[in-house]
Amino acid sequence: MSDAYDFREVEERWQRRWADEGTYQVDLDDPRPKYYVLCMYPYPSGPAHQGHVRNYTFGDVLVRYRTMKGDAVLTPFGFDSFGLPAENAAIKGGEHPRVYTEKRIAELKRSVQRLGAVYDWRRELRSHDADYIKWNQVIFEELLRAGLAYRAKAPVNWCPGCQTVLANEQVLSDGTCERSGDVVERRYLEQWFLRITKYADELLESLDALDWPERVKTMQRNWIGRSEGAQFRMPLVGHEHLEVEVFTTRPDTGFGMTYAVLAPEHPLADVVTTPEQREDVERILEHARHSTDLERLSAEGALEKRGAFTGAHCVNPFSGEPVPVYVAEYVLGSYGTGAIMAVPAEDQRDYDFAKAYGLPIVRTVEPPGDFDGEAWTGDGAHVNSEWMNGLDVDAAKAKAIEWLEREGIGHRTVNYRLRDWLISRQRYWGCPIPVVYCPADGMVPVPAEELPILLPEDVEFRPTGESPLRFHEGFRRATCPTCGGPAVRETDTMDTFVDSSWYFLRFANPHDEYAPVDKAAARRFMPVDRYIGGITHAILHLLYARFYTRALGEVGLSPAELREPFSQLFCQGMIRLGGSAMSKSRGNVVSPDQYFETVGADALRLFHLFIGPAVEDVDWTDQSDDIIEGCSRYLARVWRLAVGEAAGSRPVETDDSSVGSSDLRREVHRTIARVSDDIERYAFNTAVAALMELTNSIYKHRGGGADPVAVEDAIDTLLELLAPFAPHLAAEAYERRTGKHVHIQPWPVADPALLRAERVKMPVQVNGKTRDVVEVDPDVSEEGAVAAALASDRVQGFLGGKEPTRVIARPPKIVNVLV
RNA sequence: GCCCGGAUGGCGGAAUGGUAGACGCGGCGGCCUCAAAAGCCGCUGUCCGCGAGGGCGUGUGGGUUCGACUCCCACUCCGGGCACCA
Repeated sequence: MSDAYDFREVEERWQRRWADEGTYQVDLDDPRPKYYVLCMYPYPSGPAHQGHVRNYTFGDVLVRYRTMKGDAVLTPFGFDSFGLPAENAAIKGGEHPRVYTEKRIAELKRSVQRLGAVYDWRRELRSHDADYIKWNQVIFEELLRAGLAYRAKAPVNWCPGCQTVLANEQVLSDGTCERSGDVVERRYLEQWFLRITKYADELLESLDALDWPERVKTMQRNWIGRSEGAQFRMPLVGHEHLEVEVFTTRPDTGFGMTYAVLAPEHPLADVVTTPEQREDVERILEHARHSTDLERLSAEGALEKRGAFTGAHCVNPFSGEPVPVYVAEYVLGSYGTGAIMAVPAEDQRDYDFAKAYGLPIVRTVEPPGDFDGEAWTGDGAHVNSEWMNGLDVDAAKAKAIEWLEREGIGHRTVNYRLRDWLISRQRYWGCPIPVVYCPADGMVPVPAEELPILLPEDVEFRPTGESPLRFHEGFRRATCPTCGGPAVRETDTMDTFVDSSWYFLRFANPHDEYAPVDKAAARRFMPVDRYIGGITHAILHLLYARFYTRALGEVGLSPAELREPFSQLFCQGMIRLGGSAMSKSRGNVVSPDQYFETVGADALRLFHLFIGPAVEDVDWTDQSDDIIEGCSRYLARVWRLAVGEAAGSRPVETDDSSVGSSDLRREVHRTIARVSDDIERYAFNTAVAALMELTNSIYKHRGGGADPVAVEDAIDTLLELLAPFAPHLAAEAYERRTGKHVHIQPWPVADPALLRAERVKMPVQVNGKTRDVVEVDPDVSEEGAVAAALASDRVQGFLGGKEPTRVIARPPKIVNVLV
């Protein structure tokens, strides 16, 4: 009964027991209310780092808490096991990506288990497993059938370092690859796309109702980038049948259009250019071919708006006047119609360009009198606009659109910044795209019964990073499912974000043999109630997953009514060391393993929970080891209290009259309320603080001769409350004391009657400064509070015999006496 | 440039408009011990004061309020996101 706490032995034993007893396994027919807690499944990069520890500890607290609350908690785990690092390792002369990846998975799994985070391992899934590949391919083919997947030639982002194309989302704002840091090039290639733009509006609008961090929702809104405006056509002077169509958000400024601009990739750019201008224009087109949007729009583009006059004119339909048509890099072929009406007076980019090329500037919106800037984009009365004169911007917009529609040259329209998702990757270690190309039948999907198309194992990795699939004849050579003739297999693989876009649905029944998603199981467990992960996935993964959930519903592969996969999202802060995020690639990791050896998993968990608010970033400092030490000390203190030498044998019930026992009981119930509330709010740091306070208090009461029954009850409740945070120690101590398994006990409920103190300390202020504290009944009346305040000698001293001019009483919180 | 966060002791941090600094780290002191470790107990924002006590104090300047870390306005610094999307 008095032995020291042997965390190594205890942690291992309880981990085995939770697994053996299936404490955290739930099934479809579980009668309890469902609750789905999910941490973003990790890329397996080896043993867990502190970021993982933090993530899984938070998730585990919720899993254990909700389980004690009586829910059937779905707590699955898996591995996002396709991806470039494994392939890069192979290229550098390492192992085959499969061997490499599976070793890293084993390492990560081991440290996750040592942490004592509990998962239903029966549900484990890995993206690179044949089963997952098969369903990934089945989904792809359904999307293809439904027109949600398609193949198109497009200007794409090519990363020379990764030897593959990238999604727009994977290119940083400085035009480099988020993974390799290489400058991304523009290439025109046939690629596979998923039609995410079909859902642009819904993805935008349903953000409002989600319980997600506001900044994540803002980032998604920005990314989708909805803008309302108008589209209209302008005849080209001297070209009978040619028109240029433009998109604008400011149709009201039409009279101020003094020129028009075509994107360099606009099909008309070449057509309308006059022989005299050809050389100038060709230079622009040539330059644009070699740069990405980002290059064109950022760095150099800011200095000079590279452009050229085409020699052509179009007619401004508002004024009826011809205006020159330019080609310029600041207009993108991929947004809107790839052509704009330029209004220098009301658009800064147009203004800069007009200045540089000596083009006229005509105001159509009167800026405020004190405006000393260049282009005015705010509201104001219209001028130089004939039938719009005097109207404000909104009214003029409405009138302009009405006019365009009446004239039959244009209409109201909505544009999005969001583009379709480019999913093909010219790499090996990913899910093969299941189609073949037949000289006779063209592109043909592989029949479902032939899936999965697996990656060949016997491949050679080239130092250039080129996909070995392209050189693997056995893989490339295929038979056309339609005509039976020879065909060539697609060698592109899918973006790994495809894998992570539906794994949470698969978890509902990960071994279903009939469909990628078991709809009945998905109806039971989806949506995810608490999704926990890093802010780094704010746009990419979370947007794709929202899209995929809808797309799967549309093609009948998941419940159609399920639109949003993650009801609540929590983004935990990251761990920094030396100013930057702790990561394996930076080589600044502090491994959790050493702490499993020296202080145990519970102490390390407690550190991450206690160190600060869960949403905030944490700096790993010289002090961190001291704090971990402190957490370990705290746990030892609880252990001694619960099962150590000083722990009393269980006393017989007595009446509840001993000194202080009532105070202790009240404190226990206040702690129950605080801890429960704090867990719901992810305020784990204050929850732990509350447990420490209660622990200190129990020590004091026991030393002060409080009723042993109250003390022992308090200790039991303390262990119940501690169970989600330090699950091993709490389980062991609780079992020794009560013979019961704490993790399947009901979560304690605070008694409202005990939440109110018998007497409360009420500060008394004189002129707003606290001068004394008096004890009052919590239900004290205003008169009673004032009387108690004025009865204070100290208060009287400050009054100096004078009558208060005013007394503000907010019983039992405060009394403020004014003189 | 625009949009979000944030700034509190030596340090991490706590505070529905009501005693600022809970809890912990570090530090100081005491008990225990032959001694140390561990543990237990106490003190620890700052200035003045022997003390009782008092002044000052939540990035800066203003405001609202009986009362402001908290609300409002302006600013400084730090962090993050977006940044020619027409």
